[in-house]
Amino acid sequence: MTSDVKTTRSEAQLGGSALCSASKGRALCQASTVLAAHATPLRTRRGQAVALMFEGGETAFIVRAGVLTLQVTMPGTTRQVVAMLFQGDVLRSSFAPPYAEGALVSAGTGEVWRMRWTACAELAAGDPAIALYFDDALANQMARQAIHAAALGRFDCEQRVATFLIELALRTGVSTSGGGIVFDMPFNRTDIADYLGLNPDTLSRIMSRLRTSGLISPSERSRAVVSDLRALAALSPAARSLIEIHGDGQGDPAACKTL
Amino acid sequence: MTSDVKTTRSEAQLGGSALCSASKGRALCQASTVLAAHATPLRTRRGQAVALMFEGGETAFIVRAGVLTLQVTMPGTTRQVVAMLFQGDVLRSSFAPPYAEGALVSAGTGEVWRMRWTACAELAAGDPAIALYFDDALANQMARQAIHAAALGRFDCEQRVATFLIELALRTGVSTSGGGIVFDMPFNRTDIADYLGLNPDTLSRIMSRLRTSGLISPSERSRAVVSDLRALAALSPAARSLIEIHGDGQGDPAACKTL
DNA sequence: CGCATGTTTGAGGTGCATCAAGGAAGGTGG
DNA sequence: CCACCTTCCTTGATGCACCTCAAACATGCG
Repeated sequence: MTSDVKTTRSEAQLGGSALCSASKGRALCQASTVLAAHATPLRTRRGQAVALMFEGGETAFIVRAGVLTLQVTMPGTTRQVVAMLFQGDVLRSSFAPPYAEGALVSAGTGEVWRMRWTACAELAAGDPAIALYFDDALANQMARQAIHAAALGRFDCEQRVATFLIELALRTGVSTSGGGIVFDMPFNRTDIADYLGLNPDTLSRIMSRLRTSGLISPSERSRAVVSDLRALAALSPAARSLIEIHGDGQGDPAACKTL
Repeated sequence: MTSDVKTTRSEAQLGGSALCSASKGRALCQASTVLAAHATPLRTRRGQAVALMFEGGETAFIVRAGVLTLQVTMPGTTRQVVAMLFQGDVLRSSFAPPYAEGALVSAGTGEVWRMRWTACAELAAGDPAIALYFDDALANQMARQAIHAAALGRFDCEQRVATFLIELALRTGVSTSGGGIVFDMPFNRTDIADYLGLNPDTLSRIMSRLRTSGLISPSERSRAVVSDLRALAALSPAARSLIEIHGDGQGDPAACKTL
């Protein structure tokens, strides 16, 4: 069983989709067979919105693959992408504030498990491994929310962009032969800007600047290449935190070795 | 039992310290006697930092009275107050991101229950009421984090200040005879600025503007008076969300009646 | 009183948003 | 195959919201 897990994990890495931290990954594995039996798997595509409420009740979602975003639009303002959700992350309907046009949107292709919240709570009550999985997933998400808040409140635009690129690179990147990191970019310019609290035009300018200074490589649409992670990390005050949270020694080895 | 809870709640209101939502309040009441037996109560004072780690292990905190803040300082940046924690809120050490100088600081006088996280998890595993309490507290906090992110990312400075004042007024305010709302202001100018991602000077200017336009009243230090909540709510895109989350029909009646 | 701490307010600078024009990539129909 | 459209990205010019700095003003305390 344990060796099974390890195999799965390294396969996932080779495939370019890093799993969560070791402890989290293990808890998820124990929990996943039980959860799978009670959840409805949903396949999602780029831009697809997943209804937060299901059958009129509180609903729980578990991200299985891909990247999803939780977005919120307060009346009279533009959209804010509140969080990026990766594999293993958990979302309850009530995480979206009321009267705020909350939406769960798939960034690229992905898979989500959906179940009633009450069913989720019962499973957690009956199985400590599941409860632990949920608790740890939420703690991890809370810490990421804290980083995001610090970025929105205190980082200048370049720092924000660097932070975002590092986050995606650590989570979904694979190292290239040239020492860089490649990853799918499931967001368009506007999505990123809404995540970072920036203007799309400003974002574009910063990306150009990073490109000319060689930190990222010009790349085809929907694919990004970080050519100098170390230099990028030097730009982001949150770099060490992100490496600890996302990389955690489990991500692509090159990504961590570089630093 | 139910009437007991009600009595306690209205007493707390008269005392100026609103409890959480009805369901949360009830779950907390059932859970509190059990939790109390396993937690160490800490009395905190203005500006006091509470160590996030206790005996070297993951720790859980439950806010019993007062307001606390979770703050984060990423290397090379200024402090960001990531969240305000009110009565009933729950915090785990791991909610603070690593390498970010996380700190739990009491804003005014308060009380916190502290216990080992493992003990907390065991109690939740053994008692569905406690598990429900934790789950709901965290869901509520997540929703507030979403609002905070939207404010930091998308509100202009006046909207942020209005949002902050409404949040505190709904949580800790008592209505005055003049139709206003009074509440303790346990934060100084810098604290508020760091919560809202603003410059203290800018904040001061906005407060002056709100004062001259009559939305808030000049008041002695460490006490604030919102004289026109409706007008303040009109300034904040998050007003309705906050009323639903914080006021919830349970706060000061005047506060909700006004809207 | 004199000092420490915190707030207000003015003058000036800047980082980012806004607006607008142009370009690249992909899709569609002739 | 090319013209044409749509969508998305880039980049320049300009202005404003907010930051920064500094001086004056309160407030509390030994």
